[in-house]
Amino acid sequence: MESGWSWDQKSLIGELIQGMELTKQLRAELGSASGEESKGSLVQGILSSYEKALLILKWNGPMNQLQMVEATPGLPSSPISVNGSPSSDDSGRVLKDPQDSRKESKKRKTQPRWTEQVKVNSETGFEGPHEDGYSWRKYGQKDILGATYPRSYYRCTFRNTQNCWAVKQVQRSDEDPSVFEITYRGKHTCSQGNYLAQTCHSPDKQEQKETDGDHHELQPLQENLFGNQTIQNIEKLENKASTFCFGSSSTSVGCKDIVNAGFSSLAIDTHSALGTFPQSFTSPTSPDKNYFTPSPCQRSNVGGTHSVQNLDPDVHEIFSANTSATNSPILDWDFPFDSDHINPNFPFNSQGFFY
DNA sequence: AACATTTGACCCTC
DNA sequence: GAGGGTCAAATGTT
Repeated sequence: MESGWSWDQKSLIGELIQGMELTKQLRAELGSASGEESKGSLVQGILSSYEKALLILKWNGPMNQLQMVEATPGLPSSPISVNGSPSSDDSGRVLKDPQDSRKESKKRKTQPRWTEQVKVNSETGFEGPHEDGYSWRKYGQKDILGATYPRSYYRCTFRNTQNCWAVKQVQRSDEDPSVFEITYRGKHTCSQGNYLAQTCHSPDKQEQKETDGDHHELQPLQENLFGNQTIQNIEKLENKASTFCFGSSSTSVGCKDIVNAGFSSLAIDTHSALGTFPQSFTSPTSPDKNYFTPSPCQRSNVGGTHSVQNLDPDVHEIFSANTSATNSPILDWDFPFDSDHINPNFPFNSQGFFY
């Protein structure tokens, strides 16, 4: 691997490779089906685009700054606004409100923002992460002009206790109701954020923890990921989906039975797919608590097909984290990650990346 | 009692 | 004034 690649560039490459691999899998599946030639050509086009992107990256070599990564909807990619650079639409605001809370509110708006798109796959169940490992508390909901579904507002549960000002917005996509757009704003400064960063940012560490059967260190996180309400939600769903948790992580009590059953067993039954869920499951009023997503740590193994997409056109510095290993973009924010920390198994030089 | 959600009202920006 | 974001009282849940 060439030296001088920043870790975010490598992550970008990793995401591209991952996307390419997934596309290849799709092509293989399509190839086995009859009458899928046109789709196959589309997939080939996608693959070609991936290859070109990788070639361009390779050709340009290490860059000081990634200027732009335009995520293709539906394709695995993870461009995220980063470096703590605030979105221009939020920058330059003047704090003139006398009330502290309002000040904080505006201060928060100056923080970076990025959007994660989470897809609920009607065919195979849920895809991609939604649960990001943090505890959120809903503080508002608004009907958005031109949007079919309301937007929900969440803040970190530890805002008051730990002065953590991370917030997120969850809105169901009009175009594709199976997609939820989650806009994060602000960085977690709570202990939970620190904990997650420590436990999850190293794929090696994480893998070890998950494979050696010692869940003691992960337990608090897991308990956070699958809250009390989670279990009860499941019960309310009348056994519609008995193998997974819904989680807004709004509580901190575990869902140990399910967790201990192993992440790999958390597959979502097709029964649970959108459209067959009870109303409460697909309710737009609180979409993010009503479907399962793997935890940040899980994602490294699950390899969910989520995309993290910065939709703010004003943010030019975009980085792509290896979300399959690191999960929440929040964690990636000040990810203490350098070349020494890169998983040697990370396939930068595999799958024909460097031809 | 403690915590979460709901929802109308308020504030800010455009 | 419209729309988006947040607050906080009321209400629900555990």
